[in-house]
Amino acid sequence: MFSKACKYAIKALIYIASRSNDATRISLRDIAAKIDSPEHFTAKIMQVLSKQGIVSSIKGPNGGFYIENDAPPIKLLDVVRAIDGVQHLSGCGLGLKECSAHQPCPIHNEFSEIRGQMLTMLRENTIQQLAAELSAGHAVLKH
Amino acid sequence: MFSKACKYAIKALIYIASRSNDATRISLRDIAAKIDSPEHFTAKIMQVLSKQGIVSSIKGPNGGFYIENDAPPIKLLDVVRAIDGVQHLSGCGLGLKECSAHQPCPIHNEFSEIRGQMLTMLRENTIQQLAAELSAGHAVLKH
DNA sequence: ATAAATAAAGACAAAAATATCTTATATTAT
DNA sequence: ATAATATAAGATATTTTTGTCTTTATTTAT
Repeated sequence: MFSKACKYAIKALIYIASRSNDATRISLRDIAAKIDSPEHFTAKIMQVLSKQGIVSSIKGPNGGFYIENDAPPIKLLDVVRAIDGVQHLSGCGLGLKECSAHQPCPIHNEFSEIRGQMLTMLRENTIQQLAAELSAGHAVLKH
Repeated sequence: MFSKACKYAIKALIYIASRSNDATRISLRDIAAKIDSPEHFTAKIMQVLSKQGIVSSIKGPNGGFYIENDAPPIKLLDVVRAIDGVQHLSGCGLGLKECSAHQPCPIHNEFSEIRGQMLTMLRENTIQQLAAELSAGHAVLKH
């Protein structure tokens, strides 16, 4: 469904959000350990998220990543778009360059419906909400 | 969503089914041209489908691929499973090895719902039905 | 029988995704 | 100031996916 990079991104953000209530900074090492991801690969992903303004970071001792308490809700859609790109969520299910209601691929309608539901889900769920689930012990990020 | 290989597989099968009413054999060259795919890569995919008994083939002059008229309906799910594998449709949305209602990832429920809908769609739609859509001019396989 | 046509199979190449390692830069603490 | 710590950035390696090319095996038509 999503690339590994995107899965790491979502998990990293949920973990950061679950820990940055008091503006603590979360180190890469900690993130990678908690979400069970390759540290340097995760670093690359965090850089993208940081450049896009989805997460904040500070270098140096006691540095790390964090999400402001008053930051606007981060939709899963924002993350997927930042890492996997828009075409991942808009392209034709069978890979046609021009697939539309007017000139549809054979599964156009069926696929559009499911994708619509996926988009709705990605819009309705935010990193902060999911982080709360994690904090409440209702979910886990590894194993 | 699906790999390119899987998209090629679905398109190839739909095209074959749309043409093999009178047990004509469809050549690889023809398939690749009609679905706009790399011929030899498509060949590899067809070999998998052939070994799995999803499509039939004959070598030699006038040889090619075909689907028996009395063949059972081929569900899209059969094709996706054959090419992308089951884990593509059963794995955790965030990549956890063990993700269940008991120990769920943060998007377990939301993701399960959408995947369920996807599975239903893949079970309800068959290559033969989609081929009929193609034959009726209600759908296209390229551009 | 022979040649031609076609899928099957295998070897290889290119591209993309994932992963690792090293160096640079910024920040903090001493 | 200096050393330590952390992200940023860049280079490289590995793996997976996709794509190409060549050879083999099978079937048909002549």
